[in-house]
Amino acid sequence: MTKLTLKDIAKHFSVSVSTVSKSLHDSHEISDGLKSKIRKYAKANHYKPNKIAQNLVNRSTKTIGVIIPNILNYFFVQVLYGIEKVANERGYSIISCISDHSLKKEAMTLDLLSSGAVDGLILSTVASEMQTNKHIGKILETVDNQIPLVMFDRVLDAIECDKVIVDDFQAGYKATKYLLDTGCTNIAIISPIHSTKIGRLRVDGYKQALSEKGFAFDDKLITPIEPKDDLEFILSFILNDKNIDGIMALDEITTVKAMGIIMARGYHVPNDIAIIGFTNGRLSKYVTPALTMVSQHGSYIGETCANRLIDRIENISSPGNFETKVVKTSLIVRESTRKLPMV
Amino acid sequence: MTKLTLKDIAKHFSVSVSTVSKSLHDSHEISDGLKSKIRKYAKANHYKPNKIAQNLVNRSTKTIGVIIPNILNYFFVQVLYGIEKVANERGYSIISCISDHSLKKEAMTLDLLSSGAVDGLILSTVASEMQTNKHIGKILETVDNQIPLVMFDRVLDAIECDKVIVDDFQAGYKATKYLLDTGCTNIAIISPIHSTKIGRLRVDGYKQALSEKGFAFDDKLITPIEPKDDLEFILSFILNDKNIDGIMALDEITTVKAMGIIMARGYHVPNDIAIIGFTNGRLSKYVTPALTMVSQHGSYIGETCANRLIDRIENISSPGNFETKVVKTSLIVRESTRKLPMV
DNA sequence: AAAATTTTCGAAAGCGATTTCGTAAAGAAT
DNA sequence: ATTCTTTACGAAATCGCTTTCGAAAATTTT
Repeated sequence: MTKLTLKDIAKHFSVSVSTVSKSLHDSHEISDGLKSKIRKYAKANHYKPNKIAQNLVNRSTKTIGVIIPNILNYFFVQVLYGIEKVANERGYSIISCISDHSLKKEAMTLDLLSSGAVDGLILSTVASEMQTNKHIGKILETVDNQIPLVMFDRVLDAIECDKVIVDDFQAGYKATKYLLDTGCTNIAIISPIHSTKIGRLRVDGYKQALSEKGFAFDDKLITPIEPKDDLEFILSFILNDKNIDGIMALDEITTVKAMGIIMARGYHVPNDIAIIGFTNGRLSKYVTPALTMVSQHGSYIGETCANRLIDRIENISSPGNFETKVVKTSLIVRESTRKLPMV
Repeated sequence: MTKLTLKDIAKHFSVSVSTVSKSLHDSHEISDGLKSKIRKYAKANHYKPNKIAQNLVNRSTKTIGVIIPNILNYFFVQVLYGIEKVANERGYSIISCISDHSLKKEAMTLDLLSSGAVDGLILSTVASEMQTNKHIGKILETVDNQIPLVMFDRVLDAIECDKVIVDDFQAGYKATKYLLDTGCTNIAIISPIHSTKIGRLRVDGYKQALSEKGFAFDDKLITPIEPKDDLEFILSFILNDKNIDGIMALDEITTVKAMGIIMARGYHVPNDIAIIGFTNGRLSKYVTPALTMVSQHGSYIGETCANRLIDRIENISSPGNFETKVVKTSLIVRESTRKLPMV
């Protein structure tokens, strides 16, 4: 059974396709008798207009593309959730693609989506600003000016577009300050994202908090790690070298793992070592002790992205004049840190 | 800057659009000189064929639609991941929609996608087989026969299509048997999905294991819960009433919460009460004690769905002759259950 | 009854691409 | 020099739908 088209219906009633189209749109140009006959027939046979054809004439698809590095990361899932929510409210669908931390795959997806498949794009790029800069620059040039783009979290300064980013400097600052205020004096950072700008900003915030309290910054307290690294080995190194009493880990899973290892070695959390992590997901809340985390408000970020993008698409916001929205983080205090002293 | 089309290029060289199209397809019909001039120009100006127009003539979109109830559920995220993986390998994109446990939203999405926007559909329906049966039946009739459909996990018997489901009976059986084998004699079930077929199958497996060991089935040991319910209150009721020494919770978050409450009441896990949960996500592994869980192999399910669907789309598998693939679960034994006695 | 409107419908253009087919020009064959 | 092939390109149909415009037919107005 092949799909029913306007032409089929037209033939069935020996009328023209325009008559059928108008009837289904309830145009006043068509007599009530014919109109209702046609509509009844269409309904009875489950006629549905071909979206593709409609898109072609309308030059719009009412869908937005989302490209994120990883769907197994809770932060991105939350963002996706937020995007989906407002996209849906405003009549758009989303087509979501995972770049899987691969520059090549991101480029492919970008290429695919920017050719009319979607009305706009939301992107958290996998490209850090290192050697790949020219590469990504070239890639994004294909998107640039062709289709509205909103970047979030992992953004590229070189690209001019709307952006929604996390105040990572302040996040690093707040977390560090909290540890300091609760009595920590030797705070180590474990960073699985050290090559990214985000990672650097958090460390900058850390430095700022340190210097405000008169502590010297010690380079050795920052440990970049790779996915393949043995965290246990690295941690033992850190713990033996200095008398650490606080740890900041820059993603959720690393935080949870680090706490596990630390406790297994006999330290008490938070009394011996306090821990703060980034990305407030499901894990942090249910782990024991529950982790104090920096929440980036992923869902809100997603909503903001989607709203801004759709505004652009529908030309509500004036063209050009790109804005960068900075979303503040919150510190969700739980049990992996000590209490603030009463004033 | 408006998008470059074939017509634009044609005008620029004062040739016809067919010449341009053929040139870009490297047709032998066009002389090398003209061809390379046109191709160079197209590349320099970032020409990209309009996907929508191509889709219209090819009558294919190379994308598949995925509808899941909830993206904040780790199982579905894993499935999505699996789908994305093979879809990508086989040259398809996915457009993912969240029904958010709303029948209405699911129907809307179904309607949207089944009108030519995608080549095939993967669906985990939010409809249980109760009063809504007719409703969903009507909805799915629009999809039925119009577009290839694969259902997974939450499937509908009434719909004829390919399906990938979890062996929930066996899962319930295995989990119960394990608890029994490790010495439990009073096993309670907490079911947030009691109205679904899946929930019932797991309970059936539970009964089977019980009867094989000569235990009587006690209806009161099964407690359905709703999202709005106060788990603590309900649990206290269960714990006081019977001398429970084993608990099975039918989703991950409930399992984690239940364990927290039980431990807070002073019970030792697993010695006083052993716990097994369903859906092996991130939580279960990092919670203390780590939870013994039934893994449904979400990613594998996703891959299977995608492969089957694409086979259908590309007519590799013969039409009709729908298959239901049953995926076995695995019991991931961790610390919330006692060890099996040595033989 | 003639003119002016209104109603009701169809023809056709267009969205941006692909593809079949026809044909003029150039080259090869006799 | 004439016929036969290639070569190289354009015209036009098509995908399914929307929309403008034109024009009969029906109705109302004078």
